[in-house]
Amino acid sequence: MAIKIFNTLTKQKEELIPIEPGKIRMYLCGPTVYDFFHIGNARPFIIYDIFRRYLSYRGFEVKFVMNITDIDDKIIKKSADEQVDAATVAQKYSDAFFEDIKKLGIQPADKYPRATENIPEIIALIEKLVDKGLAYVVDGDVFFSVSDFQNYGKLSGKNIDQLKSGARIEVDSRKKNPLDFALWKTVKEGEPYWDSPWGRGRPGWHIECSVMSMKCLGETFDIHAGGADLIFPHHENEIAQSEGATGKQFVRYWLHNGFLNIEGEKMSKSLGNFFTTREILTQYPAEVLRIFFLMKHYRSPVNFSEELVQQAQNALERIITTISNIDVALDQSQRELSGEAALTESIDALRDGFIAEMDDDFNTAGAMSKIFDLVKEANLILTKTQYSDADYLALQKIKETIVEFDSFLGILSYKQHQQTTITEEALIEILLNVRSELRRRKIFDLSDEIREKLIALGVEIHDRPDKPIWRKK
RNA sequence: GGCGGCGUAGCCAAGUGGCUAAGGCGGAGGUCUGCAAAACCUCUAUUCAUCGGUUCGACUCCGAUCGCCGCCUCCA
Repeated sequence: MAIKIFNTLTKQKEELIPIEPGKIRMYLCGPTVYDFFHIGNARPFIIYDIFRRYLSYRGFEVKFVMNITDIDDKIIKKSADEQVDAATVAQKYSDAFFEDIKKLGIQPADKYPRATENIPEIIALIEKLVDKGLAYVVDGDVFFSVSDFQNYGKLSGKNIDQLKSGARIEVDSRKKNPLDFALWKTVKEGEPYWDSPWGRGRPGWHIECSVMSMKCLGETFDIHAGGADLIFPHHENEIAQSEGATGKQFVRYWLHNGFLNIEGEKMSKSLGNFFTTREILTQYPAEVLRIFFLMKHYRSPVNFSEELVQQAQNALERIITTISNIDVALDQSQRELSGEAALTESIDALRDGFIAEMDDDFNTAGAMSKIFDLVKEANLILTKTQYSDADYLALQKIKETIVEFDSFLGILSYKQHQQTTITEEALIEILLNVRSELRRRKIFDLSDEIREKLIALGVEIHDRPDKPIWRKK
């Protein structure tokens, strides 16, 4: 079945047809490394990690590239504020970036090109644009001339005249059109610079993405993704630069995720509602953040709050509990299992349903409901006092299905956070054995006291007919 | 002012021109249990912001109104 994705360029869902059959070339706008990234930034990193892995799961060979913008106004500002050079700032926060995405369970991209490592290519592209008459040089600055590029505005649905009338920007009088944007900025006192045909300077924002994406993925590639705020001007400008230079279509499918708000407000430092991902990760495991985003549609805005994350965590624990209950049940099945699994039809239907949801513009929220249905099916079996072979096989099948989907969801590793040391386990076992003996002798006040104290330590006890089981909360 | 999006139960959140409007969280009652916990069962939207229109039929399509938000300036 075909995979459909919503393309910002056409504003509709389209079947995903790769340029090269079986292969997807995908680019995600990565971080500008001037600070720790915040929880709003984490959303695209997480969801596109999931999409990319899902496409692999569906049999595509995916080449996934994410850039590191390591030279830019904000980095320069930070370096001035902190009295260190720009390269040091960039290094510090790009190291932090890699640490954080690793903690988020994000698989490394195939390539992480850096702007500063592609200066010759950037200069070459600008020269090409100048040669073609799409860019002009003023006092060592180079600007892209939007009025000379026919399709300017095709991604964001804006046209040059509308933009002009709505423009609130200070107009640089050297620009031919107020919307013209800088490709190359001439150096200012104390700033890092590179030599160029127009004198010393540095690349403008936007140009590095055009250069690095085309360098790594070709002049036309399949998917370009990022936050909705990048549609204009960043991605619009990338199209202008790239298509202006090559005369070819730059990107087939543009994907944009919705924003993350705090209490319905955009997150910003001035409002004081700014949370870095590393702060959040000290309070919640990555898997909780992943399922939090999974249970919402990627194009919708989401609110972020303690309460909502807690809801997601409780939902995740439901899945984890069932999986570990399945494990306990399967451990008990000493015999060879034979025959047909129970509920085969219903499990297969849920599995197909999950994939159908994912295929429909990555509807993770719809897909997750199928996981919960699988969990429910498992729980229904687990409630029985005795399991048949068919029951065991069904449990096995349900678990395998969820584990398989977890190859891109990345949420089951949550149970690692509940893990205990061997010593802890041994001690808990001793206490439970004592408690079982107390219960056998009907000394319930003492057995309950052991239970209460263990719960206080975060160890939950469930008395089953055969023997008690426990888990760390 | 221009462009775009959203408004579904206490909360979060999918979805569809007509079968019972997914799923999660929370809550209530019950089963199980020595008591619990976990799990299970039942209940928790006659209704999808409001008002009109199109239609045999709309929550889903169209229009208006109200409310919220984003982009148009750095931003995921």
